[in-house]
Amino acid sequence: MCILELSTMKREILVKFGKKVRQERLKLGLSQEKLAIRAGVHRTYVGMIERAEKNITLTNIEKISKALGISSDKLIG
Amino acid sequence: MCILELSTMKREILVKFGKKVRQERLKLGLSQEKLAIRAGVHRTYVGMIERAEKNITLTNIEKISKALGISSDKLIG
DNA sequence: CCATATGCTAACTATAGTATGTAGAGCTAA
DNA sequence: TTAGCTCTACATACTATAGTTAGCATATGG
Repeated sequence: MCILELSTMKREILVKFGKKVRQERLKLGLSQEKLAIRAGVHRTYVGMIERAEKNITLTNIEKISKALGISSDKLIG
Repeated sequence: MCILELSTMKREILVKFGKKVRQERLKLGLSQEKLAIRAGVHRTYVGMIERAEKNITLTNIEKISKALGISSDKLIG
């Protein structure tokens, strides 16, 4: 409707990605912070990704997937 | 060595991604511009991605993969 | 010559990524 | 109850860079 809505709109692929990350993180029994440290990113950033608030880049997709011990394409496909 | 080198360093995953995009684009006999129009991005941007000069985001990975008629995870894995 | 395709540079705008702090939920124990 | 701890959501704000665009160069093929 407006600019605000557009900027906060959660695109489907980001939501899907975020859910996968959370799912795999919990499967490993990791907190957001523990995962963040493993991946070399900030604590709050993992939360943002899981909530689909950020449009993650390819290099960070790789960081997160490696920290989760799965291949990048499994977090997407 | 220096800042310049660091900023222009082509990270492996981006190189891999770029090669895949070019490979699939040529397979379809598309120019960079034709692919760009299909994907809804700019002509030069496709070139930058293929040359691994930009760290593409997830939503654009989706745009490109859809324009190439393949699933996003196939461009990564 | 002309047209098409790509590489590359240099700007610019939008936003990804980093970081701090606050708040609240849930838990455990004194 | 109260205190302390862990985890997460969320609000900013800032810095780095992704994404957009125009222009010019070169190469190739008609």
